[in-house]
Amino acid sequence: MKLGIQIKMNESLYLRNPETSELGRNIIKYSIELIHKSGFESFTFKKLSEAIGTTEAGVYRYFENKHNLLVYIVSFYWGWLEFQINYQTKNLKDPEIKIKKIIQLLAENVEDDISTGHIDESMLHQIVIAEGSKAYLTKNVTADNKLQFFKPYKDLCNIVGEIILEFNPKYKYPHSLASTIIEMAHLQNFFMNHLPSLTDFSKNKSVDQIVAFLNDLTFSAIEIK
Amino acid sequence: MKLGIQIKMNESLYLRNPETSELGRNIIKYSIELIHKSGFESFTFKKLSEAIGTTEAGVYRYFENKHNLLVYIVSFYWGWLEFQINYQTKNLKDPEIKIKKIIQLLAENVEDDISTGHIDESMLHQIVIAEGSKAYLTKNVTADNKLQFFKPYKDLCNIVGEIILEFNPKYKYPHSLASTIIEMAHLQNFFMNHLPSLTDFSKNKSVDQIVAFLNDLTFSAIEIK
DNA sequence: TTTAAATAGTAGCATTACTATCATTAATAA
DNA sequence: TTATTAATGATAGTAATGCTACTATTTAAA
Repeated sequence: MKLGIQIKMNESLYLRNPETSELGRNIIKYSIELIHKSGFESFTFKKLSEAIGTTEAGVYRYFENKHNLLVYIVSFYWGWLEFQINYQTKNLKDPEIKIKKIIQLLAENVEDDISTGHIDESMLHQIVIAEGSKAYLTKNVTADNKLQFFKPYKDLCNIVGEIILEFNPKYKYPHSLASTIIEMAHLQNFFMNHLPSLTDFSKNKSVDQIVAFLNDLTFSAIEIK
Repeated sequence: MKLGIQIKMNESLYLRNPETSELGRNIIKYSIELIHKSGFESFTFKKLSEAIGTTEAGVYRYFENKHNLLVYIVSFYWGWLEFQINYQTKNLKDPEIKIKKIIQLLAENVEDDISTGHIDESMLHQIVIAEGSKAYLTKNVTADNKLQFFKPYKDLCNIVGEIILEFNPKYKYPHSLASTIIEMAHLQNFFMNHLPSLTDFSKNKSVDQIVAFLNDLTFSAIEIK
């Protein structure tokens, strides 16, 4: 029997659960491919339906619009990452080691996780780096937030914040530092690859440098003086 | 004689310099109003031309597309902010005080600067918080970068990076820290107002808390141990 | 005063972002 | 088995968007 990770998605994100049919799974799979290849702005349900071999109306039966589909795949990523973090820090006691592990998981290039079948996590990671913030940087953020669209992201931020407090219970900004680490793990990666002068990683483009920067930043901030 | 700040804009950003005509200045003025009110996604040249009282074609004579117009106004903001920073840190010797001043200028709510006439810097600041990253988070980032679209942003990042090195010449990540401070000054503001659980500022929504967080983060990282 | 350059306005087209309708197939229950 | 319903497919249509080309008008130089 093949073991698969099951990530429970927010039902308000879709009209019909894409996990329950071949067409639905193809919508997710090809969305990831198309957004990865050409970016979210040029992504349309027309192009998606042509790639799948269905019609535009077919896609609209699953997702109300492309924004909700983006939130879906980004949420999937955060849910998957939380699973990875829980799994990989389960037996760790030392909060320092846990934080280092989390930073590594956040910044590291993801390899495709076969346990999720049709979803290529490596592409998904690239999408979240380049398009992830577009999920919340909209005029609908408050309405979307009420529908719990950002719960997986906030959950992750809370988990990281709590481990920060484990390390230093007096630290005053656990959530802000957590969101800073999470955002910067991705943004410094984007800058390194596209606007390298905004970073200090120009020479060899390795995520290890991002990890080193974030470790330095984090532990300087939270160390007990 | 009225003193006006003159910010030299990259000529590749426009087809016709919007500063040289009434229509051009209105394009900038009403773009800022419309994007501020309804967000960049719902902003169109049609709506803009109607607000101004001209035609769509009239706007297209100044800007190739709405993305370039966004880059224009965001660039203007970074140019204006660099001017403010230079002006307000001119006579300061101590790099610690300079960095604190910069963080304050980055995070602080901007009041409209009458010296730039038709441009409302306060609205502009709000736009850069919510839409600024969309200027570079596109598949065209490399091409746009070749055309120097992000020069004002990179210049600012370099200035901050250099002051960081003044404070601690041994610090290894001056540019990454600078881009982190700049991005987070805005993103923590966005989170504070729209997704407060990602921050520790939920109670009274004051930018002073963001300033305190960023000061703590920055000086922990760069202090000489 | 004519003539050309700059600017404004009109019209149109292809694509996008949807919505609606109806036929067909697959799955399931009576 | 047949009746029922759910999912998909095919087709069409609408309003808005993003843009281009052409025509008319104003302005300024020769």
